[in-house]
Amino acid sequence: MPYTYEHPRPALTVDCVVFGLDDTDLKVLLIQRGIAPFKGSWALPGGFVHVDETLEEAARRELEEETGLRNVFLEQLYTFGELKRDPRERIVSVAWYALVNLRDHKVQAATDAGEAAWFSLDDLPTLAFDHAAILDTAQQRLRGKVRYVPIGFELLPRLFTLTQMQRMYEKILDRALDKRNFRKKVLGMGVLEETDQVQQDVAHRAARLYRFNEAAYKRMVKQGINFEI
Amino acid sequence: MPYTYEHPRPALTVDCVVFGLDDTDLKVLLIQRGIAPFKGSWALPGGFVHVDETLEEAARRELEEETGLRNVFLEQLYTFGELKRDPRERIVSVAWYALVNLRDHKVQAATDAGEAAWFSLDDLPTLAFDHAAILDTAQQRLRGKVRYVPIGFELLPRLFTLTQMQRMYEKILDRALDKRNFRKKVLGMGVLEETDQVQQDVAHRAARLYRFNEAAYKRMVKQGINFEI
DNA sequence: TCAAAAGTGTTAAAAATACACCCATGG
DNA sequence: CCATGGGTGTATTTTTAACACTTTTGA
Repeated sequence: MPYTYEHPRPALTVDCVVFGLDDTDLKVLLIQRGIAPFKGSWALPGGFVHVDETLEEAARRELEEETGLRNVFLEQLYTFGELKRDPRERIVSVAWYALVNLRDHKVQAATDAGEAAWFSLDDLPTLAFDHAAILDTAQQRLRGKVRYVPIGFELLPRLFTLTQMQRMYEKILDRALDKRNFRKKVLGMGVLEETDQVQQDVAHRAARLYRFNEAAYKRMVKQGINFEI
Repeated sequence: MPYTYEHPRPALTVDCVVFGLDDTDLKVLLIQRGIAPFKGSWALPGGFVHVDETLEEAARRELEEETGLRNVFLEQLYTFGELKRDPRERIVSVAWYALVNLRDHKVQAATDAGEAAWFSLDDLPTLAFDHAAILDTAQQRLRGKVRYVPIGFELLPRLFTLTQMQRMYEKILDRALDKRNFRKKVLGMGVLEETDQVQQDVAHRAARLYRFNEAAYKRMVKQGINFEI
């Protein structure tokens, strides 16, 4: 079933940088390649774009096929088009990044990819293709974006403590934040909704749980207010 | 000379949003399409990516072929991949935006495109394909970016007055800025170099000319300082 | 001498930062 | 009763915002 065109065409793929947060670290989801090139190496989940699906559909499909993840926050990152980024042939890849929280989303070992696993960002294996550059771009994007859009809530569970939230910002921005100032600021923004629930099963005073109030945030944005940490 | 692949492939194009600044307005460069579809309509300059050139090379080549522009500031914007964005077939387009100043860069009528012309952003014709959406994305990006990177100097002549610079920011951000505060702020950043030249041929007191000191800016960035208006 | 834009300082309000102790809870 | 993290307030500094008049120049 060959397809013929008048001019040669680059192949088009999508690749996904999936960030996840657990109690200790910011992590990225990688799959171990089952086929050449780079067989056995770790790589970003991704694959070829079908001609009848949008780029986002392709990214979501590959993500589900290779890692079992679905319904995640997903945003386009950048398109990588260097000539030799794939040794087989000319491939242009539209990269995406996703944010998930590690508790809600269990990753199931992939079917056509060898294995999927989370890696801490400061303990990464060597990556296939130009995936190290893609990951680096995604990290910079996340760092930039988290400062003025409340994007990070995607990484937290639905109910979270202020300390969890602070730790998330510290991981992403890679610097320490002052506890009192952080609380003053985020509570002052009016997008956090206090619940009457508290942490369970902790060996110290249980912290209050909050949830992100998206409606309040949308109202704020409409009024031109901006969210900054 | 047909090219055959196992699976059907989307075609890949680049499109460029070229912003220019003159004394009165922020403008965008459009070309009038000489062929169907949308023959006679105005569109962004762009075209197919060759298999042996990078995406940026493709964008620069198309820009020169269709508008005569070269050596401009160019950055990737976003990749548009909706299914029906082109009525002919599935085409994915990597969009770029460029910044030029209208005095230095004379636009010559294109060869294979009908005609190239500058349009004020608030007086645009109907655009072909999804180019209105692309332009809109570019405008938002410019607005966001100009606030924390000294990107706007690409729009100004090499030597410029503070009033010209202020007007540029006002056009991009679409709001008035206070003259005294603006000057205090931009001079305080230490990236403007005062020259001993002044405006020529003006019917009032001539303003001092400044130039952007890129070396000083790079030094600042290395030290982690950020540029904000 | 007039029109047009250049140039310049101060004050008040708001936001960011630095900083340390008591509290509640489970083990 | 103690270890652990939860929770809170104030003073200082820095940044932002508001605001109006004098100067220079060419026509």
